[in-house]
Amino acid sequence: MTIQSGTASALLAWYDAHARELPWRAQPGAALPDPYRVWLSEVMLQQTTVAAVKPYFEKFTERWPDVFALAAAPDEDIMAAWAGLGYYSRARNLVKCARAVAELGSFPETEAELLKLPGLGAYTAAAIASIAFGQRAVVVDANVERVVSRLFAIEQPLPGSRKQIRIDAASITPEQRAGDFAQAMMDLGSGICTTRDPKCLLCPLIAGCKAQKTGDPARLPVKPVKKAKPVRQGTTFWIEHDGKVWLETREGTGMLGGMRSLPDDGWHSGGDGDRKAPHAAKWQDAGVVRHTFTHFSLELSVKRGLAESTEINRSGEWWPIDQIESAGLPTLFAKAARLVLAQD
DNA sequence: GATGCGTGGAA
DNA sequence: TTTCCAAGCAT
Repeated sequence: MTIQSGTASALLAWYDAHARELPWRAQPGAALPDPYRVWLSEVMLQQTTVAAVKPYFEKFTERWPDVFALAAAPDEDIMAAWAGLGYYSRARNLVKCARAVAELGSFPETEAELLKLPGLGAYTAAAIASIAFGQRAVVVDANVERVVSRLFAIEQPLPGSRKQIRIDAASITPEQRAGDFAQAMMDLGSGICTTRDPKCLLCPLIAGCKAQKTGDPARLPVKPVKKAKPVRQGTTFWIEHDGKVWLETREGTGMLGGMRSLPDDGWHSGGDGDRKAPHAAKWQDAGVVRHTFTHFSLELSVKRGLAESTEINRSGEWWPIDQIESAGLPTLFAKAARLVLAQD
């Protein structure tokens, strides 16, 4: 037995005994899982923890049991259901992808065809091809990068080491059970070969791990230093009339694009807002929301005011305040709404 | 290849 | 409290 096939068989044996039970996985020994559920879970799991995904996955699959149901749903319903999960381009692409697949009639089964779908990159295409369709594909996510960096003691920092990581990951990926192998690598990275304080004594791959032999596997992979996040100032406006609040839908594909929100003063990642209200009213301070995004922090002043009529000279809709939870506000604006409503 | 893009939990 | 980050993708 070669070292490479020994790695895969040791990992698969460990997986057979210790695999996490997750809602999108087939039962052990069962047929391959539903591609729709695999796709949906993989998109939700992009840069997102299992714990955060679980309730969203349950909600989506209950409401939209297959790709045709999802493809037929209005954009706004899907965007609202995604609210709070973050990285909203995923939801925008989810809609496009569902409709493309519905048009095709089913999910394509090869990595190359999957890669053409909106929102599917190298990782997700390989994951679906292997997990849902049983094809051999080299699945490389952050867990695999960490495990492989340690197994092979790759000293070059990310992201420059990605080419070598892929070569080494390919060298241990088996022809059979590639999907289980991928999920095993991710379970291993999640529970054993963790970023901090790896549990090497529980690791099924300890015998072949070069970094473990050096005594400090947690040092790998070497990552670049992160930039400091600027702090931006912004203002948002709670405009109330007859038990309803004025909501808008954000344009474009940028920050929070496609999501409902309170009107604001144009703050963005590169600069502060202009503090100008979208509508004439007597404004009252409701407080400040602090929220940290991927690349900047925001101090959002919340102003509240009453509209004298339902006429607002811009695009939007009046939303019943007692149903604000169903509006699908991203967390930033949900925080602002909570701030206002806590005062009543 | 670098940058923009959310969120909530862990340490 | 602050930092770091978790199953990436699009441009």
